Amino acid sequence: MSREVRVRFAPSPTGPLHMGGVRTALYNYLFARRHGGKMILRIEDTDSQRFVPGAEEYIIESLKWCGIEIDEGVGVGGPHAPYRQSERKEIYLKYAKQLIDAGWAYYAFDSAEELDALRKEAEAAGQTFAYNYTVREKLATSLSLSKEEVEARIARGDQWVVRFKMPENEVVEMDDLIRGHVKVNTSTLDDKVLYKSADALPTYHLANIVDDHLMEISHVIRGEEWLPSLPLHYLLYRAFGWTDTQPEFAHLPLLLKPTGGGKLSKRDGDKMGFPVFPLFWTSPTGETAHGYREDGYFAEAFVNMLALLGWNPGTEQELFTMQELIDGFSLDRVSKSGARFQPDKAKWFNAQYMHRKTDEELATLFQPILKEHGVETTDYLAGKAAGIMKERASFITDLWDLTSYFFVAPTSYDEKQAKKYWKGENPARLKEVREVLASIDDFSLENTEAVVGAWIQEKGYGMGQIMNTLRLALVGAGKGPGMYDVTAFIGKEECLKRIDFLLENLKPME
RNA sequence: GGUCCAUUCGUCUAUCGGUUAGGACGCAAGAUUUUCAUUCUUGAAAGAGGAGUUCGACUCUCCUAUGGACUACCA
Repeated sequence: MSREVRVRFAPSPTGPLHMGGVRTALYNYLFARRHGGKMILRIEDTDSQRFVPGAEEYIIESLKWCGIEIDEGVGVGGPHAPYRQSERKEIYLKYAKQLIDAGWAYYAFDSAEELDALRKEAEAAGQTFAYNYTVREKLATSLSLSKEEVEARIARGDQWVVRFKMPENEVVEMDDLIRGHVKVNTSTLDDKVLYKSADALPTYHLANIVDDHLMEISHVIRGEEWLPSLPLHYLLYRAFGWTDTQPEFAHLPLLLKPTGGGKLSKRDGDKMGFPVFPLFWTSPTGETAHGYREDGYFAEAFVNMLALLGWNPGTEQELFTMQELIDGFSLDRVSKSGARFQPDKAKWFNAQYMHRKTDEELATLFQPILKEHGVETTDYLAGKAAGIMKERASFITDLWDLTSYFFVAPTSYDEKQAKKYWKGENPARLKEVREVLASIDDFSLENTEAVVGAWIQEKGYGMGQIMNTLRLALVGAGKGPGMYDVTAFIGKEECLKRIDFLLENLKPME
């Protein structure tokens, strides 16, 4: 029998959630939903120094925007509450002591300065200082000091930490759902700090294992940066006697800079003009960072793009709804190597979603932008204009430049277009076109096109010359949709007005 | 430096011993077009290198190279 799938996303509230973090959350979510399990959000705020106000709220809002639903955890509660580690601080000391009693850990009284000096000393000698079996009995630890001395130091309030007693020369054999079998010799590892008396808080390693156990986590899906600490985590489960319920592990490949060479960072985004965060962020010190949401990305496109960065279904499908991602997701189709993030591809995904939006959806998204430009119009017209031009847009924010002439008459004219068409016979022809348009009662796209088309043919005029001159009058530039889309949209009266305005205000070229 | 992980077109990737190594982004050319786009068609573009194993390796093993992560009383 396989146990209930329970996965957790456990970010640290030290700043805005990075898109790599969003992907980790997404894969956890997809895995949970795929297997009918639970998705848990745990906040790992055991570093009191690096806590950033607002980060937790940011994380929750980001997940919500992406459509990643939390079944249990911070913000929603659940049977294992609280889910914020700072609110669970009483429980960890007990487990640290349990490890000491079982001989798996010990007290260490070194000060930060002493350790620093030790590291510098080793460095000067061309070596690397490691806190492990070679030194733990020579330093001020409960392994070298007498029981009385240890108790006395603790009683008098000396600062101490609990360190894991990493075995010497033992091979730890581990299994990773993505990477397969991994072996590490414990002699290359060091005695990690598990608990610190200074703030009465555990470090990541202890808190993580204890909470995963208590919360009955079945699968730990996290970033590759955690792979080096997997041996410690295996040993911790063994030390606690929890190996029978130990979760399975899957370490995800990293998200790399577009240029290669390292993890994606905020700096890359600033430099190359793309966001690395899901939402706009303002730090307590006033620093800001771009977000996909505010930069005009659709959450579905963002999620779709992220899902495919490191996972693929083995088919040629590129566009997925969340449900399709859930149905197709599996950890053994996650790739092993890091994936470079490509801003162009993100843009392409967004364009695909843009093209699939209905006029109604576009209207609600476009209206705020229209208002910003002082345009008051109906949802119907906003949606219609956006619908006509959506194929050429990648972002909602592209729409204004693409559709402004539907709402506002041109008052200046594109130089290139004017030079090319506002000369020769064209101004005179435009007057003729004006009369033809003035004579049309049914100004629908189809009728106008039929009447004007027939007239051009009858006169034997050049289609390009006529249409582009008309385009100059109505649009003001050499761009836009089919001419009759514009005439039908703005209507007869406005058409004539714009033609007259051009006739009166722009001297023919030459 | 040490430990671990990785390595198919520029990028994301398919291939789970036998393929003309497929798709997508981007790029180029062409077609369509009243403009700008869209769209469509086509094209260029890849198994890091070296040893093995095998009738046969992109696929398995080893070595080398390269890239990355980790190496805190941070997560």
